[in-house]
Amino acid sequence: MTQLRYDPSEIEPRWQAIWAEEHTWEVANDNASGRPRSYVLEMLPYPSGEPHIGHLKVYSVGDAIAHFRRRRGAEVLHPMGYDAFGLPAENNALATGEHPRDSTNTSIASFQRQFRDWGISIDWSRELSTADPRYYRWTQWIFVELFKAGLADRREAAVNWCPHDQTVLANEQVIDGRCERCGHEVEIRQLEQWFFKITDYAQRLLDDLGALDWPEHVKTMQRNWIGRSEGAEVDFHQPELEIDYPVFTTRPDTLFGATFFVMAPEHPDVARLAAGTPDERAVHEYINHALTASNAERGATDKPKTGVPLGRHVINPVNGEAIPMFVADYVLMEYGTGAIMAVPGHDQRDFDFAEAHGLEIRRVIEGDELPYTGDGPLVNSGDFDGLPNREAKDQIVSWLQAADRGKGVVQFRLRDWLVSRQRYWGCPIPMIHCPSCGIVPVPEDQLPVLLPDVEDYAPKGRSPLAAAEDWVNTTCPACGTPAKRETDTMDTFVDSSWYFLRYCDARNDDAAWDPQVLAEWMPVDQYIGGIEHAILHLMYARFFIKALADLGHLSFQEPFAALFSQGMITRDGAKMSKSRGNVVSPQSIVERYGADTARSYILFIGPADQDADWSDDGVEGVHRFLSRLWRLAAEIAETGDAEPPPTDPQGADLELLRKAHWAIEKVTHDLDGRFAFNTAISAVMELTNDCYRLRTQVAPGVLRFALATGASLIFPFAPHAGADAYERLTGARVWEEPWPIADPALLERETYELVCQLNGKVRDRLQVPTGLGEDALKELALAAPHLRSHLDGLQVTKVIVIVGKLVNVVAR
RNA sequence: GCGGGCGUGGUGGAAUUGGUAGACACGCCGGCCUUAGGAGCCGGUGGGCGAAAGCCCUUGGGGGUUCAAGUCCCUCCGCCCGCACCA
Repeated sequence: MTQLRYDPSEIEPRWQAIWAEEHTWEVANDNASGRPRSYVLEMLPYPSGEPHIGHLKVYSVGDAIAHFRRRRGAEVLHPMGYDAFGLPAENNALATGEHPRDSTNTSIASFQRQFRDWGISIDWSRELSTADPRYYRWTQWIFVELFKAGLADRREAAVNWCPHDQTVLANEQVIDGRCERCGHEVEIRQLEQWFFKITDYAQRLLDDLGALDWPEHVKTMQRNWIGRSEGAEVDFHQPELEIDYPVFTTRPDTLFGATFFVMAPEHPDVARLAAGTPDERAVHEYINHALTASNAERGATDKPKTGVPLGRHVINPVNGEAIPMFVADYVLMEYGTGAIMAVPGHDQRDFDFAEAHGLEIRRVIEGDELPYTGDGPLVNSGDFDGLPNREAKDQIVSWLQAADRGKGVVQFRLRDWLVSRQRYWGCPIPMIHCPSCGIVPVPEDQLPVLLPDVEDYAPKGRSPLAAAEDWVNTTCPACGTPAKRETDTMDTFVDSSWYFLRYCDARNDDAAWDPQVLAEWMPVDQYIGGIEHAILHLMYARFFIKALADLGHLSFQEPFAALFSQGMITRDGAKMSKSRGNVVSPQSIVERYGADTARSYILFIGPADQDADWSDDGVEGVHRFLSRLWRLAAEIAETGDAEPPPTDPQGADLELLRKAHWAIEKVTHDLDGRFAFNTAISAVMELTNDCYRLRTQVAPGVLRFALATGASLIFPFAPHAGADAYERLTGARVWEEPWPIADPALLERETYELVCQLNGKVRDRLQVPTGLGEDALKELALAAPHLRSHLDGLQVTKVIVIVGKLVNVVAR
């Protein structure tokens, strides 16, 4: 026997060189091939240091899908780029003085090298980096487009401020009151900042989720984040100040149960209201305390409900009652109107506050013990008494509307997207502040506004760009007088909200894209990424597409038709991290076993959408399998025996041919929309095992066919080994071969095992010919020896026959 | 608290439409080959009783529907994720 050793370190670079030299994975926009198009995309990587195991997983999944679709006849766009702006590179610059551009380029080079080492089938001709002026020129163009459309504006608002990173953050980037990036507690500051009006799209972002082929939990997370609630705005009149204070409520049916009124400590009128009342001093003290309390402290829901009286009253519009006003920190300024009507009888929070402060608790809906939040008929509600509360909602809103004291409204939890950052390494906001003209966009022909070099990256609460005086000082494009550039940079989520468009037309220097070209590829047919972007990136990108479509730049409404969300790879049950010391680097696995093993193992470990724990022993198993497949294929190829399989196979020949066709069917089904990579790989393992088991009993042509089929089927997961084994066996390039199709005749068996049950328990198994009908099967089962021995003394009452599966005899 | 997911051998997992539970792989045990094996090939491996044939038990616990339940329903327990004073 020849001494053939599976050596990925020899095989893999050889095939990678061919793919690179021949530009195998590049696709053109002219659609000369006439094939159906498919856009397969993994989320844009942030290049920091080396790729980690999560990158290996996402590209192993994406590449398997891309290869499968190509061989099923599609022209597949599968590009790559880098989300190259961002804080880590800048923080590194602070520590080392190395320019973020240089450290980022080092990281990009490492990512490029490893993606090639992994053999990912990428169209490198469309590669992009968001920090490249040729790219961010168009990011700036989009910003200006949104500005012109009134969808980008600069305004003062209470915003999240990270004292560590010295910058503001979007709501989505604050997790449990802490900065998503550095984990420091976030403060609330009143600042003038740039916003994108994503709230204008709240309803559409919600409505259009329905048609997306996305995991249900991701859609649910977006729905929760958008947070639509229907209710009413009701005006409560304050007689001394003669001001109407609107409140938002989802329960207008409980309006008669409002026994007090609460304002958020941040409400701008609180100080005015308290002025001159005996409570003024207490109110000031309370506000000071509430506003200086940390987020975490204030956000705790289990703490007692604090608050103080404002010394004033408002009038309940439905019954004219004067109810006392309070300031309390359980009311949030950022939701609704910053003030609420409190209905302690039917709201747990208002109930807690009323109990703590000895306030009246009134029942207005019949039902269980108070606080009662269920449904029921109204009581103590004037003319509305007796009405079921759900009906009363509409009627009370109508009454308010007629009386001009309120109206039905819809509230969203979604806030506008805060996009300015007081940091260096980001896309400059292309705006100019002119003393006479105000805010003026940089004209399109002057884009890009290049990011200047600076000496000092240290954040000082204002952008480091402000120090670049030559850059900051400019002239107003409108009036020509001296003016200053905007010094904030954009949130890096802006960069990644449109990169998938640029891939389609990546080398276009005249426009961000040609809408015609985009229409050919977009939307992305299969998007793949981690659950951590369920809200942030996926919501922002959806907003961008809708806004750009409204501006006439796009002809579609959603960026990602289908989404696959891959699970995390853990080790010893915990997320891999340097501090835990449980990191498995993809590079070390690739060096030791080869890329094919690394990729196949990560898909074999379990369902790709679930978290999975890394096991060093498991890698060995997959490596053993690839080695077995390749080795037998290489051995058989060396025999030079190339006779075709027999036309009328029998015995072992038939058995192995059947197994091969079974594997084709299984892998195809598992890949076709099911993403069941683990079971697909196990099917090829079974085929390989049978090749070994039957190799001395089958005709050479049959073994050759079975092995070539295995090589062909494993190719999407282990492209180098698959291509190598296939070429040795057939002389052909596997990626140029169509995906195999199972022969239906070989999927059917002549006999099968009929399970014979008595009262649901398996008592016998019979080999029966395929095609027997119910009556024949019933007879065979009743005659089955082991079943019969259990039938003594029993009366058969019923026989259930499932043709092709089993017979269940029911007897008492 | 609300919403979602999950719970199967010693381990990762399979079971696609209610129809043979445990595919495939790891680990372990045995055999072959070998000067040698951390290589390779072949076989065994859910638990209990049994010499064997075989029988009984088994998908987190309990209950139900059904000829038949890992799968459907109810209930309890445990773990994970998201949201969380959103009026």
